[in-house]
Amino acid sequence: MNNRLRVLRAERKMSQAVLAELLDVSRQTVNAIELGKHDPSLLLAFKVSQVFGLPVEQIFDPGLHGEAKQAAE
Amino acid sequence: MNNRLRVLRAERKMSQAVLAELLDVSRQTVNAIELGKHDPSLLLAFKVSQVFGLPVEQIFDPGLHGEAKQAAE
DNA sequence: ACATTATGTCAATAATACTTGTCAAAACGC
DNA sequence: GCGTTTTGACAAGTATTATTGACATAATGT
Repeated sequence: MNNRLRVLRAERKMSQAVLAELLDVSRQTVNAIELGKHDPSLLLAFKVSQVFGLPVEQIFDPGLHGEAKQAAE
Repeated sequence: MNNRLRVLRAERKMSQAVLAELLDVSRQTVNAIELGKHDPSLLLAFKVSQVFGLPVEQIFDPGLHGEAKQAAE
């Protein structure tokens, strides 16, 4: 599961620790998700969506189509 | 986490078992999710999204503000 | 150089998603 | 009524994710 957490965080100059607080999870959890070590729960994905003000689909990409990447920006 | 699985399924006259096959999970899993016994993984949520041709946000509803978890029951 | 912040990583544990197997009741068709 | 399908439910087990605590390294600032 690819995700744009790092980019979104960088755009807002937000540390993993700060994001973790906003999401009410540990910093390690944010780190693990950002590095693709595991996927967030659906609820956490929604929280991320809220924090960045973007739909889930524009943050997480299951890569089910392989080629189809996001051209929207 | 509320969801519209039952409605979407009914609209398509699709049984839990058939949906389960499309999602590549067990029927019990579909049932449990539909009844709100637990939430799907993010990946499974994306699969559901694909099957019904709708964005995740239009199928699952976390309460959007984290305030009211399940007020309508 | 030193202190502070940010990040990556490991280990152990808790929580939950998902499984198979099974059973019973409700809904449907014949 | 009878058989089939569908659904709800339960239990026990597996797999995955979330949790904290600790430690190492890199980057930043003074």
